[in-house]
Amino acid sequence: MANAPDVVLSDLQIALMRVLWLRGECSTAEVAEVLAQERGIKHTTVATMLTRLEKRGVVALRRDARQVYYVARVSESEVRRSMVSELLGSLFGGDAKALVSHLVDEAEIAPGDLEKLRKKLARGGREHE
Amino acid sequence: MANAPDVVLSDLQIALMRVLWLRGECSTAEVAEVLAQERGIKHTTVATMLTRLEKRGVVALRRDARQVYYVARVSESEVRRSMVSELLGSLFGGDAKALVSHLVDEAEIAPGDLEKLRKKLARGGREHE
DNA sequence: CCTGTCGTACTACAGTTGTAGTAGATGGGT
DNA sequence: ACCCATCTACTACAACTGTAGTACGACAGG
Repeated sequence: MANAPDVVLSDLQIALMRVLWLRGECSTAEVAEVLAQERGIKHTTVATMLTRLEKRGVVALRRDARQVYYVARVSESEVRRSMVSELLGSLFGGDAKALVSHLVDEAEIAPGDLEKLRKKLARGGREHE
Repeated sequence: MANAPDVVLSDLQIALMRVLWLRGECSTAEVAEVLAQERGIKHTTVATMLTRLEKRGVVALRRDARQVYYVARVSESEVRRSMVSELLGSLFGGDAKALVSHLVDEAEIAPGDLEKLRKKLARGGREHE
């Protein structure tokens, strides 16, 4: 499936997508309302962005009556995958360990979280061995 | 120090910076040569990019004789910090654990690397407790 | 039936990025 | 003293992003 090779989105675009990811199909108005709340963005701006995302194939639209409804065509996971691997490639030489080290060093990971993390890692490790 | 609040760079920009990070001060020609090799980019393009980065304050220039030499003004760590935290904020709800989980799930972290990672985590954990 | 409201579509515009050509300055070799 | 090789600076341009106004079509209420 070569359908989502490079789904790299801007911050704002991700914010739009998150509405669709959380709520599923939404009217423009619905997305616009959230974004207006969150960032004070005008609904015409949101409409424009959604149109462009549709053109890019990132979302799909459905027309019903007068309104347009949008659904995500790429999942959050897919976006995470491409964006993380992009970051990994450009800034960490593709070395995921380096990224985790960074997180630890920068205290992005709180001490209390280390436990859960270890469990998660242990699970992953077991699955692989 | 509010000098590097948002050092978010594109892939190409990072590639340029990496030359400066690795080699220290470089002439345009030196950077251009690397980029030409790596990506077949013309040296005028590199010159343009460097000029813009200088305008943004990301690199500093020094003129000597006819040539311009550039030095990074932001470290790789700083860029990593802002870009990781940007990604974390927009795609992982600021939850670094989620990012690490993602890495494990996507097998970005090879089984063999888990050991080193655990050690690193253990060290981080001890420092905090 | 007429009009206002609602929502979409189209247009606009500045800023950034990637890409590169061209021109102008300068120093080195003959 | 001159010309060529360099190297920089300026200009260009298309695509994408963020931002939003305006115009247009249609439905609902009177």
